[in-house]
Amino acid sequence: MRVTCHECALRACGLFKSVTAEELNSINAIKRDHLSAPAGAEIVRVGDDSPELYTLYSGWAFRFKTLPDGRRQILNFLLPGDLLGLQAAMFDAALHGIEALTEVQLCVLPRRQIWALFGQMPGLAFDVTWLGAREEGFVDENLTSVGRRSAVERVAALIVALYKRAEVLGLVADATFAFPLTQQHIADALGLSLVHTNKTLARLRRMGMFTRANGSLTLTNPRVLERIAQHFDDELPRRPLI
Amino acid sequence: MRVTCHECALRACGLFKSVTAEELNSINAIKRDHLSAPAGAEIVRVGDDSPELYTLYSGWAFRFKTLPDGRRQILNFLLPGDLLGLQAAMFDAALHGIEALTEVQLCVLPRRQIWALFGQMPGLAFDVTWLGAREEGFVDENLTSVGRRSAVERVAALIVALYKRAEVLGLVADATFAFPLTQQHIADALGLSLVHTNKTLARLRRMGMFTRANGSLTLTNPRVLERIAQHFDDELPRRPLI
DNA sequence: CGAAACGTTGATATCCTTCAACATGAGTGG
DNA sequence: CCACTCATGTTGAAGGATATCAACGTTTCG
Repeated sequence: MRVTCHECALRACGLFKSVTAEELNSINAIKRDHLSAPAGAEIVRVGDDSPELYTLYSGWAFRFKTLPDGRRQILNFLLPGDLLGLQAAMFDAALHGIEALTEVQLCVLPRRQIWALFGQMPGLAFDVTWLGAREEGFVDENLTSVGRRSAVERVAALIVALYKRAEVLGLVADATFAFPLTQQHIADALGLSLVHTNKTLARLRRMGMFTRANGSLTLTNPRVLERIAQHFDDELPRRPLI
Repeated sequence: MRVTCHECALRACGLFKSVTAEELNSINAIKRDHLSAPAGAEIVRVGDDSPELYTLYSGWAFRFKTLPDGRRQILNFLLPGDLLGLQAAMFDAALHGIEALTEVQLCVLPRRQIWALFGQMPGLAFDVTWLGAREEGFVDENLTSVGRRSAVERVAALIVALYKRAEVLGLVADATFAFPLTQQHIADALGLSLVHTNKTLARLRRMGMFTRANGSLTLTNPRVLERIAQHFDDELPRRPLI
């Protein structure tokens, strides 16, 4: 039972720009496989030297780096519609790992053919570049959290950001969405220790910001949570003029 | 005195893939301007809604975000050959600022025409995507520093990284290169306070890792500095080295 | 010369880490 | 059904890395 690009659920969300039928056929022609991996699977291993390009069709994953002594930094989280392995495909070697958070389904796009398609389908080239820029934006956002926000602000910002991304994908109902991260994942994404992450989460929970039940998270006070997160989307930021 | 793309100093460094004469003409045709800005100039302002795409021809710059209360995070540093404003051009609005660190010279590429060129020159599309992925790699690296490395490790990692980038561009002579960052820039890039950044720099200087003189930085012990950058080894002196 | 930007240093405060212990739930085999 | 283990989550206490505060030094430049 092969899923073709024509019936791709992701297109239905309006994630991609509209494409012509011809373009869709081209993509579908090179799509090599539609495979799935269990939670915890290593999708891209650091140092991988013949990486393919993937589209995350369903499930969650994350990109990460590991220091020689084992300290791990999660760079960002990947949700349906995201491109996996763009850097790896560009550099012929992966500089970071990618691991599945949940069971995932992936579309495999042989990268050599992708570059070839750039010539025939400028729109595709644009989309790939766009997705890359968008991902960099997420990393920027997370770097700002880790570098300049307090622990509470970081946790709040992460939850709000993931909530918003899930919302766009139609994964939110009743302010509730599936939240597959363990506290260790949150700690590694935010540059915090596990213990402090736990205490910070407990604090926000006691403040009535959210609740968790069987793998789902519910925002019980989105407005305040967003304010705690210190989001800059609201107003144009300025430096103090002393 | 208009500099054309044919005589571009950057091409000489082998930064770009080789292009055909025809492709070069196309690029040169749309290159709109070659302008310069003084140190401290805001090249891209947050919220800018008609941003152009730039190539940094000479000088240094940096991308940054600012929180509502003025805390600033520097996302990465930009050296000659880097693309400026890719995110902004993609999203029709800048989510971060870009400021000149030194006097800079910029090539202005009207973004609408760039997308149009994607169709005629798939190689250009590839280069743009490649530069985007490379920049994301830098942000990844910095996020790992800020999230999981100690202050000494972070400073060492930053200096080593900038040194290596300068080296590729031929800006290093005798282990020395122009280093236009103030301690405030370093602090904002590494998520540290100004005071602690100062003390950490002093410590590395006392350890004989580098020296500074009139705007230049010299690595006096690259091997050890690099080892510190990866992971601050416990066998190395940790105590204050008065 | 004076002002402003940048750098330096010590003292004190605090946020976060580390250590340690225990709780809870899922899976597994006896 | 129980005992066991392993992953995950929770909580208190103590220590440390970094922040903040305050003062002064140094350079640059009009």
